[in-house]
Amino acid sequence: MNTATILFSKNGFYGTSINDVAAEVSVSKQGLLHHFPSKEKLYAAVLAQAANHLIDLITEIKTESDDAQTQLFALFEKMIRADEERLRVIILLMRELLDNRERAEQANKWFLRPFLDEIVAIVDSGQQKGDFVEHSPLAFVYHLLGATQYYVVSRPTLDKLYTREERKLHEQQHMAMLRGIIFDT
Amino acid sequence: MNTATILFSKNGFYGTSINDVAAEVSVSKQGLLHHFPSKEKLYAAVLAQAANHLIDLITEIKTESDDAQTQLFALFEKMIRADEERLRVIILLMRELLDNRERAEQANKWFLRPFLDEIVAIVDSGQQKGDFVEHSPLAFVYHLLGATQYYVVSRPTLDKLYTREERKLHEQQHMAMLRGIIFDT
DNA sequence: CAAAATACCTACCAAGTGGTAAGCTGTCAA
DNA sequence: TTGACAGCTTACCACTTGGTAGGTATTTTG
Repeated sequence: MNTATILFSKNGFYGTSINDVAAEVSVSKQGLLHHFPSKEKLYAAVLAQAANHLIDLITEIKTESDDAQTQLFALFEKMIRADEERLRVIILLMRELLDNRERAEQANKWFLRPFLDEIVAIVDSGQQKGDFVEHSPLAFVYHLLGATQYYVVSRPTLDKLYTREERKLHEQQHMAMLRGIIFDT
Repeated sequence: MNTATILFSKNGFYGTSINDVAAEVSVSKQGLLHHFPSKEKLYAAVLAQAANHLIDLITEIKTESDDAQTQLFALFEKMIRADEERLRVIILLMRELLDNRERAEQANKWFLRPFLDEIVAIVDSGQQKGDFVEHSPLAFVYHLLGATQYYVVSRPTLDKLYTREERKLHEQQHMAMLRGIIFDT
C-alpha cells in the first residue's frame, strides 16, 4: 500500500503499472494481484487510505483547539508543513480531482466528500460565533484549500526556481496571507 | 493539436496513446508520427500552445485596462468564466505541475514561467502605485492563481454535488473573495 | 491430523504500447 | 520532365500492459 501510494502519487494511475508496484516490494505481479484483485481495486484502496489520512488530520486539529479560526489555521499550517507522506496524499487528491472530471457522476461517493464536509462544518461552527460571517462556507473553504494545495504541489518546482531562503520566506508569506484571511486582520 | 490537447487534458500523458489521437482525427498512427516525430514532441507542442494561450490572455487584459488591480481581477475572472478550450489549458497546466515534480530540474525552461513572470510584473507595477503593498508579489500571485485554478478544476465535481443555482452562487462568491483580496476591501 | 484457506509462484494470454522501415501518391519547383 | 519532398499508408517490431489458469508450499482451523 505504501509503495503503491508513492508510485500512484508520483506517476498517476496510468503512469503506474501493477508490475512497478510489485517489483518495488519484491513480489511477483500475481502475488500482488492476490491481495488486490485488480489495479482499480488497489488504487481504490490507496485513495481510501489517503482519505483516512485527511480525516485523521481533522481529528487532530479538533483536539488541539476548540476555536474554529485556530482549527482552520492549524489545518492549513499542517498541510503546508507537510511531511513526505502527507505531501503524497495531497498530490493524490489533486490527481483525483483532475482524473475524476469525466467520471464524476458518482460524485456522491467522491472520496474527498467527508473531508470537505468536515471543514465546512468547522466554518459553520465559526460563523455561529461570529467568525467568517462575510463568506459563504463552501466558497471560503474552497478558496483556502485551493490556494494551499496548489502552493504545496508547486513547491518542488518553486524549489528549483528559488533559493532555500527565498522559499522559506515565501512559505511565511503564504502563511501570513492565510492568517489574514482566516483571522480577518 | 486540438484533439491532442483534449485527450492529454482529459487523460494525462500516460493515459493518452498516440493511437487514440490518430484515430480521433482519422489518420493512421504513423501519419500522426510523420508530423510529430514522437509522443513527447507532440505533448511538448501541446504544452507550448497552451502556454501561448495564457500569454495571449495576459495581452488581452493589458489592452483592456491600465490599472493593475483591474487587470488582475480581469485575469482571474476570465479564468473562472473559461470556455472549454481555456478550461483544458488550465487542466493541462495543473497536470504538468503534478507530473513535473520529479523532473523539475529543468524548471528554468518550465513552460509556465513566462506566464507567472508576467502576472508578477503586473503586481509589481501595482505596488509602485501603492496597491498590494502588504503582500509579497510571488506569494500573492500564487495564492490567487492557486485558489482560482483549483476552483475551476473542481467545478465538474462540484456541478454534480450541487444544483445549477447553487453553483452559480458559488461562482459569484468565489469572485467576491478574489475581488476582496485584490481590491483590498 | 485432515482440510481448508492463505500466500505466493510460473506460465501464459490477447491486446496495446511507442516507434522503425519501406513504399506509394500527388504536388510543385527547377 | 524530372526529381524532391510532403503526406500518408501497410507491415512489422520488441516490449509492456492488465489479467487468467493452474499449481505449490505454508499456515490456520475444525
